[in-house]
Amino acid sequence: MNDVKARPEMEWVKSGEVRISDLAAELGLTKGTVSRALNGYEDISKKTRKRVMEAATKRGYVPTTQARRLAMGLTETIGLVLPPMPSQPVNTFISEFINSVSAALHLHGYDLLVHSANSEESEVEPYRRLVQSRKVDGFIIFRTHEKDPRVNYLLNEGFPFVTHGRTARMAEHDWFDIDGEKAFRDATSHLIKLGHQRIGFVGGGREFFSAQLRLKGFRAMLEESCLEKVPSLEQPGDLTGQGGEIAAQNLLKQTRPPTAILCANDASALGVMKAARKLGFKIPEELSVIGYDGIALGAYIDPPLTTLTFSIEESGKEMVNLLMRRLKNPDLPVISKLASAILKLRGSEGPPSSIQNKYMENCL
Amino acid sequence: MNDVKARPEMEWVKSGEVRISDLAAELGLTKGTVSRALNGYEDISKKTRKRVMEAATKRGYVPTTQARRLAMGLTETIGLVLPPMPSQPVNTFISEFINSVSAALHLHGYDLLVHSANSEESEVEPYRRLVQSRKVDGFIIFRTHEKDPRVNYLLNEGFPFVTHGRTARMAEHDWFDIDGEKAFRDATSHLIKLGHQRIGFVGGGREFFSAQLRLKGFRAMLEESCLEKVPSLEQPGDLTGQGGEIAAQNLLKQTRPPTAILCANDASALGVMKAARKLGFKIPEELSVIGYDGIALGAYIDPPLTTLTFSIEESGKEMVNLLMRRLKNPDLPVISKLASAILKLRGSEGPPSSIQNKYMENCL
DNA sequence: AAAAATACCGAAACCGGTTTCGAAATGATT
DNA sequence: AATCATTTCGAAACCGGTTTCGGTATTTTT
Repeated sequence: MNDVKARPEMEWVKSGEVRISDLAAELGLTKGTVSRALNGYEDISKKTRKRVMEAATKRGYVPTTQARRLAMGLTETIGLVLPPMPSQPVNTFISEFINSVSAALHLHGYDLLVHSANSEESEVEPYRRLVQSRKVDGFIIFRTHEKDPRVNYLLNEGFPFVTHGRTARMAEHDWFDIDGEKAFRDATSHLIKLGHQRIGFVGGGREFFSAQLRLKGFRAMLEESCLEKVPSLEQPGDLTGQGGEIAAQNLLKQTRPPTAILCANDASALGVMKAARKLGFKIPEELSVIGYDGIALGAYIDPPLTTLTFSIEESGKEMVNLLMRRLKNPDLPVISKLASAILKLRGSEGPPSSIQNKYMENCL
Repeated sequence: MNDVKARPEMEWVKSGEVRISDLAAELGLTKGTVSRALNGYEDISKKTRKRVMEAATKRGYVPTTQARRLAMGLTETIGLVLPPMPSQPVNTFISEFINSVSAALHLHGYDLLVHSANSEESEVEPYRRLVQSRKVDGFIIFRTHEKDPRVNYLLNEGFPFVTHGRTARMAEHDWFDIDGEKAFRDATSHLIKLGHQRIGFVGGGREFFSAQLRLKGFRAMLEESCLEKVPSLEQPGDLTGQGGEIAAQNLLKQTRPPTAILCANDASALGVMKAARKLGFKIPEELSVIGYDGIALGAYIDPPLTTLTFSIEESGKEMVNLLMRRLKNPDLPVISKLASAILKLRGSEGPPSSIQNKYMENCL
């Protein structure tokens, strides 16, 4: 932007040439003194500090990160291990998440080390390696399982981390999560108020804790509304488009198919819509569909996908905050933060074509 | 997997406790000797090497990365700076790309440092910081512009990097790219063979070199097929869904609207389809649409989006290979690699409803 | 058996910073 | 003016490795 004006004198200085010892020699000081002057120690006179600072900027001195980190015994780096990618990723969550985490870390002077998981080895192996080689000070973990080996390993090591999502041991570690239970209560409630009585549910893998909570919210709202729980209307899925297709077929080929389907994520919702089209169900007239994730593309399909959405940017920020707090003081009590998703109505849901029973405000 | 069997004796050793000096003391050697033994120097007897190796594995010694890197004067880290995210990201390219790059780097013992760009500062600022603080040994750059300030900066600094995409200075740096020109020649040819005579084009920003090449391929095939070049059928875009919508409106509201639209990426193709639906054009009967990127989501919409696709995994691998070669020997001549995209027919294109003129195999 | 070559390892410098400790110089106190 | 407290900086250890150099101990050569 106005970058050029901001640093007029800088010319094109080849960087990375001047060391702290060069500065020291040039100023007739020791490198210890220069270091303290630069780092704001109190035992440096104003005069010398000024001299040092000016020389540093003039010569374009920037401390070598590796050396500083070695001396200070920290890496100022946070690790993030990507889960094995599905062959057909439909979700932009990861890149947005990385972006926001990286930006938030940067504000604290931390770097983000992104590591990919080799699907042939154990899930914790990348974490083990990063811990042992001391490449990172902490981890950001997402897509947690209820019983998560990564969490077990890190808790055992006493190594700092924050999860996006809860686990069976959530009382022992910091976590951030979206209140998927409430989200699905809301979405279910919305469908019920529209008049739906038979609502299908396409879940995620049982291993993901979040998927279970979403199912829980769905069931809770059914019960609260005195709607019968029909086991055949709850279909497992794998959070992919294909999984959604299969689940939808199972739902829609039933004698009494549901008039609405709630999906554990947008990818499976797209699969559901595809299967519904094939089977001749008009959306939303004959079938309402609601997803979860708020992917941007959902707005461009026909009809636009109604979905539960949340701020990925906020997620990243909050998780970094939790982790920084933990790094500063490892002995602080465990804390957590629960954010909420909001139902973004876009058009893939509506009242059922024939309202079988009238909506009951209060159970009886 | 069979992880447990693979390391039976390891128990739960707290890692990160034993240093090279501990090992040395335990063995009655100096740390220099231990270091050389571990690193395969020839001047260590077989006997002591064995002793050292065994003690190292038994005690679970893993060298501290920071120290090793400082001593060896390298970071073994590659930087990747994320471009400022559009508010509505539709593409999973980035996460897949990060994943493949990270995996490929890992094979070479390198780490991936992911940095986010602050949109308020100059585009090169993150690069400058990473270079000056010596946090990385090289960069992977993607979404190149024709005149790319990042490329200019790094070339000036003599700092190693590889780009995904060509630039005006491509003769001076290693690059990997998809042959977008050929891809769009192919796609255009496909449409022409289907009988289309009026083909619209929705481009990307002029700043992206790749978008220009795609346009070039489109034009070349029109000319080759003796089809008139109609300026009003070439609409600029910004590679977003919204940009696609606007461009499509401009195209379809014309007196003689095109019977097919070629889009510089899938996101704008989705925007085009949305606009087309609004204006009452049936796809593919009244309007063919083809995108570029091969996003998985395209398979789930109605009709499924025909698109040009390529292997992101291959891209990542190839780029890492180029970069590793460069790091090993900075003075090698510049090389590049061009991969091709393939047209994945999914159903959003077909013959025009009324064939205005018969298809001419050879001009005139 | 003496000399030369080789194998093997210790000592120490080095990478580029940070931080502790103590001493000299300065200023304040009585 | 002598004493004590402060300010300010130098010296040196340290972080945890790598690598060069030189010196024994051992082997090979003559």
